[in-house]
Amino acid sequence: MSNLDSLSTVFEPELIQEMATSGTLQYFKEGDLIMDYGKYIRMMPIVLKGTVKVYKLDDNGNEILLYYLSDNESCSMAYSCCLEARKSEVKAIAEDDVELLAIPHNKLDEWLCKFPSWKNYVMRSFNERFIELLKSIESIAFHKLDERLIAYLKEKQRLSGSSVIKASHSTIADELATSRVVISRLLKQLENEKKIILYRNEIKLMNGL
Amino acid sequence: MSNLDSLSTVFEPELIQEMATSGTLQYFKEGDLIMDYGKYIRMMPIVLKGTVKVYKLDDNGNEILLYYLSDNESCSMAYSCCLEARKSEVKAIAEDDVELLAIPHNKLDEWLCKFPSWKNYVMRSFNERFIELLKSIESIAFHKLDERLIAYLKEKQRLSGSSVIKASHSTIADELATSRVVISRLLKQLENEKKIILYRNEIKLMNGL
DNA sequence: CTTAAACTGTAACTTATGTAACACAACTCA
DNA sequence: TGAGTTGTGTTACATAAGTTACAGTTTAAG
Repeated sequence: MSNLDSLSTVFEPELIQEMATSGTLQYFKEGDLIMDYGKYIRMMPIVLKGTVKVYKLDDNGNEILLYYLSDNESCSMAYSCCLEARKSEVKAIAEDDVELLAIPHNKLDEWLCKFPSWKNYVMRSFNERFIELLKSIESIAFHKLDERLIAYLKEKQRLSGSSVIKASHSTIADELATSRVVISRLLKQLENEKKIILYRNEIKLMNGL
Repeated sequence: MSNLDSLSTVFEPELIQEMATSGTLQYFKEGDLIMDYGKYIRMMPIVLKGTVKVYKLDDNGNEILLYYLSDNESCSMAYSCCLEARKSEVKAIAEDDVELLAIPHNKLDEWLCKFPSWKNYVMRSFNERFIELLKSIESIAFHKLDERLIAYLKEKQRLSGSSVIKASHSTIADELATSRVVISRLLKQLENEKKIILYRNEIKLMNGL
């Protein structure tokens, strides 16, 4: 399982060995639904390649993007759901082609005491997710949409490594929980300020952004 | 340490014994600052009596209320901060008189493998905090201020057990991260709808709310 | 090629929220 | 008692964001 090489910086060899035998590699294509609201979670996923988008739904059917998971990251909400066999509060979608390692729930507990690196990893994951959620709250509560939009574009740039963002205005609107018209308006404004250039399904970020 | 009685429903006797010897009881008065931004966290607190308000600060000095901690609850962010000796991202204030048990950071790890009830408690705490944060996000992202205000009042009612909320308009405004005028306006509206009655520093919730 | 669907631009309008200013009442404390 | 502080009510206005509507363009599908 050479795919697990990237984990060797995080975990000790014996744990990686165990992961290889008890974990399952799963592959998803861009846009695939990895996890949905209300489903029971029996595995904890570790993202090996690609990027996963994690969403939250509210009672009225509104969705908002919570955060992204990428290399060697993992969703701690999955973890705690697993342990208590609870249903998922979130939805996960493959942003691009994704490879992930699914750890069966019974191992989570076992490894916690057996492998210090696992315990540290789990705790660090919890913390990272907390910080991401706090960032979300900060962003939504204190920043206006134009700032949030810029932050969103930059984050996309960081994750994809490209200055050309491939997305329609309406998908962006969905992820920021607003309407298409508003996004179009703000994007046009950014274009007028020479910070971006708009194409169909593509946004090119300029240096000034 | 009879104060720890309430924990007996959660933890096994041996663990409570250990808590009694290695933990420290701390007392705070209404309004006291329990934890501040940027401070190092060396203890993990378990709330025995009273209610603790947990806030988040952003770069521009804005604050927002994240959630409340009450009986037997604990702040998982403190936990993960402890383990990595990181600085606090949040501020905690005593909503009323508070008694809490502070667990030294070196025990957290030790107990994790030693006491299953401790591990379960920690995991459940993580999960509860996640859910609270998700609720915050949902509230801020999808609900208008009037709905959030009503939810806020009801939460206060639930925590205090009283239909009379003691708070000034400006403290409410602070906790919902808005301005006093806006809160006064909305409260007056609720009063006109006969859902509440306003007094100085007091709001009486009616049944219709 | 034709038709439908998806994407984008833009205008006109509504509403929620933020802000500034001021009056007055109620407390508090010297 | 009187001065200062804090809390509340209210007006008037500015702005961000949501909504509806529609036109034009590009892409996809048959």
